[in-house]
Amino acid sequence: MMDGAVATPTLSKQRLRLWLRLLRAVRETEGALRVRLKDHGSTLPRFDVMAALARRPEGAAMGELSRMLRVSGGNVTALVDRLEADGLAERRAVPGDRRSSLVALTPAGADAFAAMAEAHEGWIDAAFSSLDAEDLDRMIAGLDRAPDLRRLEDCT
Amino acid sequence: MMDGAVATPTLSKQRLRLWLRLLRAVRETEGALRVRLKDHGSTLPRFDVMAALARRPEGAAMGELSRMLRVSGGNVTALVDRLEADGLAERRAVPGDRRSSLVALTPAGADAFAAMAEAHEGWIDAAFSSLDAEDLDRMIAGLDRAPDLRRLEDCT
DNA sequence: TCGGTAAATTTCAGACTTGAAATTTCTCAC
DNA sequence: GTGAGAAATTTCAAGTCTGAAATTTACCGA
Repeated sequence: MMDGAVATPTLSKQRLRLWLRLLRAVRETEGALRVRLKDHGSTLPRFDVMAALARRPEGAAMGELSRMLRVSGGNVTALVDRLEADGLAERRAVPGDRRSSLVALTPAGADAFAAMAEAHEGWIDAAFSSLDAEDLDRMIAGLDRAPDLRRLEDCT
Repeated sequence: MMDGAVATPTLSKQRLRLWLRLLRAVRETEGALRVRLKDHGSTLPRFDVMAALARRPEGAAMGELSRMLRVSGGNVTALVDRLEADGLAERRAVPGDRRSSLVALTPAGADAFAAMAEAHEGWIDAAFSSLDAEDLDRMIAGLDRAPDLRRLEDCT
């Protein structure tokens, strides 16, 4: 090992490197989105909830939102509380089941989301403008296979 | 458009799709890491701070940590406070400058981190085991070019 | 030396987040 | 019907996070 060759990093080190890159990319992008959403009077978590609701015009149950957004139920309660206080979303009673309610955007919420969503798409397009169609396809394909959480189950 | 052809998504839509995949991948991985770190009596933010400190045996200033971890200064203060309360890190006075202090792992902190870091590498290796060397190289290369935050500067 | 400005950190309010416990309601076997 | 258990949500404590204001100390030109 005293020659000048550059050692090939082990697969394991390379996977760790990818993980750190993923973390950096997401944190930087989130930071950029946060400052821009603030100009629209919103935040990233609120935008995420509104995006989920926009895909469910008929309304979504709290548990459904929790699964869609991959955040805890207690968190969804607080986020919807605040959106409701701002008149952007509302809880509607479900006829057959008094345990749950359907959350839906109000007309004001739908309008606010439409404006943000359009701007958001432009921001993402700009942030990832250095990636072409082939880059995108390959990275999306990779992220569809990883992380594989089942492989983690029998780790220490 | 009434034929059976599948429309090629626009580049812009494909970039949005990648962003959503990145977000999902990072959130799922973080969730898996969180539950495992709990068995070591730690959390993700604390692990991140300790990892940064482990790369600076001579100690790191608070502002330096803030930049390394890409989190706000106020946050670093709170995290280091808690690590210090647990005896895992300590603030050391800087001879020439009474404004700042150097934060370093204690021996106990270094030991605790070493154990966690070894397990952590195994978890990441497992989570991304479905990606081979070529996948990793391409994805890392892509993430080295994106996001490009300068491109965002003149967006609305 | 004396100000003024810059730098490093802390403090603070408010929002976000989790996981566990508590609450309410539903379902279904008996 | 009734009681056990499941399901949906809320509540709560503790930790994480940001951005702005406050504090302390350093530097530097007049």
